[in-house]
Amino acid sequence: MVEIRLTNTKTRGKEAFAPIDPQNVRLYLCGPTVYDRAHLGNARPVVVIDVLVALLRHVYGVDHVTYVRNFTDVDDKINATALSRQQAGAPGTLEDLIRERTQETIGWYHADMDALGAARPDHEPRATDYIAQMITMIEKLIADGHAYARDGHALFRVRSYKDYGKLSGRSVDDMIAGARVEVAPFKEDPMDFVLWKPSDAELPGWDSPWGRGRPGWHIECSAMSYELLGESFDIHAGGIDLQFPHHENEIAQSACAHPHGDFARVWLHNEMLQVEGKKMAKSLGNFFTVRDLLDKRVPGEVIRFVLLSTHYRKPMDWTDEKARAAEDALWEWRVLTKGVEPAAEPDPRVIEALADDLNTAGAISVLYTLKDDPAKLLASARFLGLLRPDMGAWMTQDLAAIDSVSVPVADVLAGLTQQLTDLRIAAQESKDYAALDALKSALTEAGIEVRMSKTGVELVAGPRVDAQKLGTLL
RNA sequence: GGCGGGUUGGCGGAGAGGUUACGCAGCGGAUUGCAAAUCCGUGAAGACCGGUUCGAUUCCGGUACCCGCCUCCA
Repeated sequence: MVEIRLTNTKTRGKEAFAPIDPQNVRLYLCGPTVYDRAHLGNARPVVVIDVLVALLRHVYGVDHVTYVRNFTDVDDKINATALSRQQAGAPGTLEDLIRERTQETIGWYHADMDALGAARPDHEPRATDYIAQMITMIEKLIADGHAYARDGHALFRVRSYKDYGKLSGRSVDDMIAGARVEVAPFKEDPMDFVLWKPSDAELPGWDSPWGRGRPGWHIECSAMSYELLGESFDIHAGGIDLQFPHHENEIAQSACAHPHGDFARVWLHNEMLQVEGKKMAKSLGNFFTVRDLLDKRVPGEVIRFVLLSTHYRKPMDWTDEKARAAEDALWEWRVLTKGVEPAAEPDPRVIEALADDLNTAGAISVLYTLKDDPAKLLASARFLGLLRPDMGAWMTQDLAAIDSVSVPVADVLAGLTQQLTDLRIAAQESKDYAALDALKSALTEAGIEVRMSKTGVELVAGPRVDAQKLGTLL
């Protein structure tokens, strides 16, 4: 069996992965807070974990992996939208309206992640469907002295969990000294965090032993992972920015509520994304969503390729240049594997690279060496979620535009090939190559690759065909 | 201030204590009316300063610079 090695943030080292139950390998990925379209940074863990899940299914069996990714659908930005809709006269309770708003956002999220070729998880729990379980967990924490109720709030008592700060390498005292902590009169200790907070009439809320209110951030992941994966599971993943406080707080809650469990054994954290060497931020004007890219006709497959071309634990820089290079490689491989049946198994080097702490960049580099074996190339690329039959529509998009002048694409290229052949024969007799060269460079200009050999002329569409320019040559 | 990540050839980007990464671009050749494509060949690196070692780009320490988290942002 392939030995998978993963870098575990908890132990700060690369370790051999040994599932608790090989019949049911369990993984939890922190999903999005569904207040808006997913940005490119949101897509990185999704695509990376998609590959990990494929690897786990390959090693342990398709039916022996459980992948959970949540939707956090309680959030102040969502609340604000719901409230403004209600004030604008929308019917229904606030709880109905946030449900509506988040339903819409989840639809976008699904469409965008689908476009990147990421498989849907086995479970996609929504926080608002697990309010009761969160309340149960909080009650237990209070009963056991790990949390306390105060002024309509429930708070986690950070000092009652001795390992608090271990995951992120912080100490409670240092953090308080850093003074970047919200001071609140109802907190026993400034580091204590909110498990439950009160809602007024303008906020969605649920009945609880502490009054009408809503859960704090963090508790939803603890409650949902417990419900779906149990008190001990294998892998918990997310962006490195979640390491603190989100994951630290999850660990504290879960460890105290279920002291016999291990919670997550392996913690995987992906590094952040940059754009052209800078942090992606609205203030820098370089912020964009996955949908923005798709709308700019950057194929989902190209986005996926770029996201996988940097190791997940390194900062990933999105550049237009990388997208172009990815497009060229994918185009070439798709041409090469057209009509080819994939080999039964991917190249073992691809599996090896992935098994070594998910070295997706290394795996992609193996693909470059498989040009002589298209069947193997296809099987290997598909293992990474590339060259899938359902993701190749982008290749015909540009050519399809020519059909607007009512000429089928194939006929366009056939006609031009004939034209070029005739010109060539004439030129070879007259030794006047001017007209031939003119057509040739016009074709090249339009993104068509012109191949001329002794046996004849062949026109091959490239990744950046300019349909308009080509249209003028008809 | 505390914690963490990064720095590889013109560009992107991996692995490995000593042996070619790989891709793009470049250069030389074959081929071509000229190109393109293809094929063959080829130069080019490891931020800086020390240490360990027979030998380090790879391990250790320090410096510089970049980035992230500590602010419900993956």
